[in-house]
Amino acid sequence: MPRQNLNIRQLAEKAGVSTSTISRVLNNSGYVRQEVRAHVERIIAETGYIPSGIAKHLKSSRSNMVGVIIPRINSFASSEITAGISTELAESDLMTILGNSANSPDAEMNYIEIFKRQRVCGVIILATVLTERHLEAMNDLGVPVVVVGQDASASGFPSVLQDERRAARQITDYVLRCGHRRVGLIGVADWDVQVGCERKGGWVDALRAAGIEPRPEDIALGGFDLTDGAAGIDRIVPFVSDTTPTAVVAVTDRLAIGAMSRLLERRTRVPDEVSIVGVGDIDVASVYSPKLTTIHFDYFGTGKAAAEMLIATLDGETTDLRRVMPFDLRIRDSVSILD
Amino acid sequence: MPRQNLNIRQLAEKAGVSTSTISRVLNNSGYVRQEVRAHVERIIAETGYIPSGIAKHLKSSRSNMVGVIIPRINSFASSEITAGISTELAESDLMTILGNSANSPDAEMNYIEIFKRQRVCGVIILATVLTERHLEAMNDLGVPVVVVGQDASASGFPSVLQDERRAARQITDYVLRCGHRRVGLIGVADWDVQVGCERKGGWVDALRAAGIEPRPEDIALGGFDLTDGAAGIDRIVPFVSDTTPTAVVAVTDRLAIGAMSRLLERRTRVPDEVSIVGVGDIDVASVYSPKLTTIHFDYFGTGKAAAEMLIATLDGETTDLRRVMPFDLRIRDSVSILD
DNA sequence: GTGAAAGCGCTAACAA
DNA sequence: TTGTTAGCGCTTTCAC
Repeated sequence: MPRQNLNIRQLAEKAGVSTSTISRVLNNSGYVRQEVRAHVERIIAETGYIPSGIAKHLKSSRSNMVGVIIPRINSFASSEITAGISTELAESDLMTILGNSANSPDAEMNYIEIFKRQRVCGVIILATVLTERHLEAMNDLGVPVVVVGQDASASGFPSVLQDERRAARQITDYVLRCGHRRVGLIGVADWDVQVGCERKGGWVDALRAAGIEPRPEDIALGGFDLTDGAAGIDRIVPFVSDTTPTAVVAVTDRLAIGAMSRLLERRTRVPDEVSIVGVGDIDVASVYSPKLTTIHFDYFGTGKAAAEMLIATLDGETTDLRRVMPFDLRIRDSVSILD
Repeated sequence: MPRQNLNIRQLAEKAGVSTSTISRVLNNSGYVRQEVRAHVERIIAETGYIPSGIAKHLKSSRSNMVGVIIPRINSFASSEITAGISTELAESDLMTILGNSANSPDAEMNYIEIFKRQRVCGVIILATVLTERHLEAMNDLGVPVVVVGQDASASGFPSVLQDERRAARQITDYVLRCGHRRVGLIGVADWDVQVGCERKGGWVDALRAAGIEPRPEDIALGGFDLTDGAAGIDRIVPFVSDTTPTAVVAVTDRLAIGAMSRLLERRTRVPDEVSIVGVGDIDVASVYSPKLTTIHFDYFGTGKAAAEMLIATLDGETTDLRRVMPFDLRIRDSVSILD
């Protein structure tokens, strides 16, 4: 029966006690005689009374809502991170409020304001870019903020990051160890600090460490789509010859798959004629044919870590200002051994 | 500067007006002299005042929060649906509160209570199963509920559904039109009404309409993982011969890809030796090799539709009790033409 | 047009 | 141990 939800006063009346006693029973605070507690609990069960969290938080002025800003929830990494965040928050009875920013800085700013209005107790932001305006707004928020995917520790915000540069370096090292000397790069624009700069940087590091100077003509920069991967490979390896790269590092798995898909259309064999690697280990990487050699990131764990850091801050504990997530190399079938 | 957020009373004092006037300016309600409005607005801008939504809703007792229960946000369909929901809700200034149920009915029940406590103004639930307990709790909620993926219209809940049975029937029809007479099924357990029963039902419908009686030995039921797809194909088509199916319908793309991946390992050619189709059109379906012939569902649109129905109900408008989303057949390269 | 005052449902001193 | 009371920050009659 869909009963009218009553309030604490009506309940108190029904139970023949004061509202404070109800409140004490509800929150297990203060002293309540055992019998009274039992009686109140029975009335609560009978009436199906559910207290208003909103009124409670108005009073205590600290809510249990955490705002989470996500650029694009319908992507593998984002959705895993979100799952990690909300799972961890739920453990501490915190609610996840979703802010889908669709990669628009304006929408992000807007959500920061909305979250402030809702008096969230904290915010987790997955940003591809963090401008001065963002940082300022995050400061003005007046509640703890944790950043995922960008390093904002210099501005005082706890950040959890992938070790992008070392990851890219490591997979490039692997390609080099397989005997490839001419290794191309399918990357993304530089304004994306992590994927754009850092992963590209790791590729450069690896090449230089092997005494190879990266060549501009072996680099293709674009967006994040499958088609960008296809366009990239067409640019770097328009045909297979002695003068084109024998291997290509794509900075994301999606780009790598776009590239492999294009090569298949061109009837170029992977890895026999061209080797391809990615970064990220999205779920299809391991079932694509050939199975993609890539870097595995723990996105779910990343989300969990961010939530942990936020909770710690909320509890007044101190946390690291930077947490760098581990990664590992998943060697599969998309790289040929040349030596 | 991270100013202390002041309240409406302090603001009223600063502006030299009453709190009611502030409220009127804030909500564009009632009469306020033009100059006074301008003045108040300036003060608001100067102080960076942001009103507390929580206090507002305590008073008006209608919040702007919508609870969304998702079984597993880190899956392609769920995350697309969630994106659609939150995008549409945001248009109407409604917040999305995420409830990650991890497929556990208990967690779902729990979220219903949490949402009630938070006094959400509505709930959208993506359920794989809807028990009596669910329906009862949804009734007790006292706010509009929209169901996605299951038909709860009989219980009075607006539902938005995929046309699962017709979708499965249509793709099976296509396989039959290509000349296949022996068509297997990789399915999932029956407790999943939509994917388990309906999709399987569509497969049966198509076969019977073609005068073919479905054979139990051509059916493999299991879970939703890639490995279940692999196990399924091993069971139905352990080897290629005249006595095994020439084509297999997998009830999800993920299962289809698991099956194709396994066939590749077995060096069985798709579609030359065995044809495979899926349902869902997840993002990799179109880049897998061979490109997967499947049914395309508009998951983002499904989420949007659910949100629209909820908003309409909230606004006191009437909506359909059932909304069946359209789908279309995406013919690609994973079915061989036999005739 | 504007302000005073009475709550929305709860918590937390303070008294008893 | 329990009840009384005064708010939390806002909206909304109802006077003026």
